[in-house]
Order: sequence, then structure tokens, then C-alpha cells
Amino acid sequence: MRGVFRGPAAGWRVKDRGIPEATVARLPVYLRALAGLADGGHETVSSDALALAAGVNSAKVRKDLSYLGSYGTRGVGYDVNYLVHQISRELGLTQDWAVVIVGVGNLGHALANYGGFAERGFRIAALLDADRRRVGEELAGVRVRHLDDLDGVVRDTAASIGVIATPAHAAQEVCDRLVAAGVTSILNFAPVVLTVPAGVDLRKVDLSIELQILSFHEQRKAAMSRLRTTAPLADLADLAEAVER
Amino acid sequence: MRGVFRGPAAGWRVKDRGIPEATVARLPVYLRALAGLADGGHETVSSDALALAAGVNSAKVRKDLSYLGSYGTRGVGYDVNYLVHQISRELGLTQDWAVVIVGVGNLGHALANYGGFAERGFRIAALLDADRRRVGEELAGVRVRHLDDLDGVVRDTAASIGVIATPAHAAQEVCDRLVAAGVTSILNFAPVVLTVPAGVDLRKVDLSIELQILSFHEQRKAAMSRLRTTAPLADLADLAEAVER
DNA sequence: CCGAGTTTGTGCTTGCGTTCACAAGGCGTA
DNA sequence: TACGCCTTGTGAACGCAAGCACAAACTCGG
Repeated sequence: MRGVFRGPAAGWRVKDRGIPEATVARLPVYLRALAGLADGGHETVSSDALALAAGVNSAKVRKDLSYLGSYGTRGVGYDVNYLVHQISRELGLTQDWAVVIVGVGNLGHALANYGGFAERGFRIAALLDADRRRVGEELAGVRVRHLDDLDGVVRDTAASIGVIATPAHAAQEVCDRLVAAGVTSILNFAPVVLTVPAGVDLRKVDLSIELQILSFHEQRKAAMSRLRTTAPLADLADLAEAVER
Repeated sequence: MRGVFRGPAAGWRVKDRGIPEATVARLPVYLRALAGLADGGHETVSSDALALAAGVNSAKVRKDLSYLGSYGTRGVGYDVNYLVHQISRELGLTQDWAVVIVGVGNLGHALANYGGFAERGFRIAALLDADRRRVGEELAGVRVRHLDDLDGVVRDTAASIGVIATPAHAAQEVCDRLVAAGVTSILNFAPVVLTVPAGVDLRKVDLSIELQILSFHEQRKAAMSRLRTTAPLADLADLAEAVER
């Protein structure tokens, strides 16, 4: 277990800083909630209040934060500013990250103009597109360059994060070129499964998949309510069985 | 326990149709992979091949598909078209869903023009915006209407899915109005935690959070490689400890 | 009809994440 | 100082998901 130490004689256990992936995914949410609380003038916050603001339960908040260290005070709560600082540091947001966006279509435009990036220390190092007609266009204060400039851009700006906002058919090639140029983290918006070599982190955001998941649940609800109206006396067991289609 | 029934005489077990959430999230990926395979002229596909195309392992594919029923043939694989049909049905994609998009900024534009929607049976029933200056604008063949028309639109089109692409500060109010109008599934792109009443499904897509997660891993990699170059002989335990900062 | 080869469907194990519940610790008041 | 109140930090139980490994079931060739 973490935090359990044995003296030199009995062996050693490195405090394992392997923060669970699920926790990492929630830290940005806490960060945002804390920003709101700080704006609201709160100096400290309890796990309960933070949980409410972040849309999770308080046990999860406490356990998540405990992975960062013991930054709370029993009987009081957490110091808002200090916690913001600790989470930011853990997420690597105390430094600036240069981001390269490939694909300046509708989505690329939306991304380039999205204010949430700069706010968290993500700087758009370059906008690239394979279509020469788009080259030269200026967007969010950055001039669009041709995809062939990728290597140079990555070298010059030390960009380590790449965003793919191209059509699906171009995504894998762009991905390969990003990796070849030295990018080690990729965020993919194209609706395809990409493959990257080990050591490169890949995350995807897929609009269509999200809608399909909603569709699944929506269908389920529809089936349920249809049953409820045609057979209002049916008990839960019957409902469940009937949904079997 | 869901689905456990006892029959009159001996005992009974209704095939438990509670498909795990993790599986539901993968079904759309399989669907896309299958579409590609169908285009490629494949009539059947093994779990191995499908796994490769979907970027998961074959055991997961088989287990996922087994929740839908026994649609495979041992020694052969799965019939591509039949599987597409079954997954579509399970996801509720055999019917059309009317979708209402609120917020016609950069992201709203990107969403409206995103081809992947129509392709899967999601029809844009309306584009709404609170800014009257945007009203009348035509986008992807749909005229932008004012947010106040929401109730009427939802009633007329029987839309059950709403997409929030507004600025953060407006999101909760829009969300409430969607719910009040009768929408029961919401996809939120605004960077805030929304609350909805029970019975309404809410999913969120957050660009900034994805980047922050990448930042976390990127930082980790940077720390590692920095160590590797300054102390090439350090063993793993030492590395791990040093990363403690 | 038989046997070799292939691929599914699934029981079981393992690991991760969530939640509970409470002891430990800090604060304020008398 | 002592006591009551509040909130954290975390051990432990639980539940869901992932992955392994193999029997069952099908095809095909002879």
C-alpha cells in the first residue's frame, strides 16, 4: 500500500506515484471546479463541496486527492489555491505546451478559436493543412502553413502534442508524420482507429460514437416507456423480460 | 440481480440483456470497422480480424458480441452484414433520431457540417442560438432559429437528443430548457459540469480535459527521459523514486 | 464418415475502480 | 486543558471489466 515504509533493515518500498488513470481523468474537472470556487471567494473547500461542484461523490474526491499527497486539513478542508497549484503541477500545467493542429476545416477552426487551450497553458505552435489553398490564411493569430512544414515546425517549436482534425482518410498518414516528426502525444478527432508505436500516447474524441451511445440509452428508455403505457400494471420483472424484444 | 427468474416448475433464467457500459461504448467502433470490411468486400470476419481493425483484442470482441447473442459461426467467424445489422439494431440506429443543436459558434458550425451524423441516422432537426443576429443564417441546409423556439421545435420534430455547443456560462440554462422541452439525452461540449434530473442521459466531450490528460503523460515521459540521459545506469526502482520530484 | 484445422462462446482469474465506514487529527469554545 | 464537532485519509469490501485458456462446434479434404 502506498505510504507504507519499511526501514532499511526490513526492505524498502518506494512510495508508488502511479496515479490511477481514472483519477488523472478527473483532476482537470476538479481544477475547473476549484477555479470557480476561487472566483467565488472561497479560500478553503471540503471534499463534500468540491464533490458537488465536480459532479462526483466525496469519497472519490478524497481518494483522488490523497494520491497527490496529504494536502487537506482535517476538520477544515483543502486550501483552494494550494490545491489548484498541486493539481496543476501534477498535470504538468505549470509549463507551457506547444500544440500542433493538423487540419483547418470546420473542426480545426473551432479548435483554433477555442479559448480553453491558452487558458491552461496550451499554446498553438502551428496550424497545418495539406490543402495549399488554405495556406496563408490567418486563424486565431496563427498563419496556416503547409503540412510539409511539419518537421521544421516541430523542431523549431519543440511541440510534443499533436491534434488531428483531418478527414478520416488522411488521419493515419498525418499521424505517422507527426510521430516521425517527434510528437509523442496525439489527440485524434478523426473517426478512425489509429495505430501508433509504443511510447506515443493517443487519445481520441469521437462525436459520432458519443451520439450512438446516447442512442442506445434513448432506445432503451423508449422501449421502457412504451411498455409502461401499454401495460401500466406490468411489474418490473415483466418489463425487463419484455424488453428482451 | 437482474434477469434472474424462477419458473413455475423448475427454475428459469431469462437471458440477461444488461449489456455492460464498456461494451456499449465499443459497439460503435466495431460498427465502423465492419463498414470498412464490408467495403473491402469481406463477407465474414473473425474476431481476430475485427479486433485488429477496431484496435482491441479478440477476446474482448468475442465477449462483447456474445452479449448481443450467438451470431457467430465457429470455425468461420461472423457474417459482416448480419453483424452490422445486429449492432445497429442494438444501438438503436435502425431508426432516425432527431437532434437539436444549441449554439452556432465555431463548434456548432463544425458539428452541423460533420458528415458522420447523417450517416448514422442522426438528423439535425434544428439549429438554435440565443443570439438573434445569427438567426436566419443557413447552415448545412438548416436555418438557424432562436433559442426561444426550442419548445416548439422539440414538439414538432419529436427530438429526443440535444447537443449543447454554447459557451460555458450559458450551458446549464440551455440544458434546463432542453430538459423542460422534453429532451432526454444530452451531449455537452461546454466545459462545465451540468446537472440533469434522473431519467435524462448526459454525456460530455471536453477538449481541454483531453489535452490535460495528455499533458500529464507527456510530463511523465519528459521526466523519465531526462533521467535516462543524466543517469543512464539508474535501475527502474531508482528511476521511479527520482520521479517523485 | 472421420480427423485435422479453425474459430466461437464462456467459465475463471486477476486487476482496477468505487464505495463504505471509521479512526485519526485538527479546530473552537468553555 | 478538556471536550465536542467537523473533515480528512485510508483500510477493506465489493463490483465491473479485462484477459486467459479451453471445450464446443463448425468446415473442409480425403
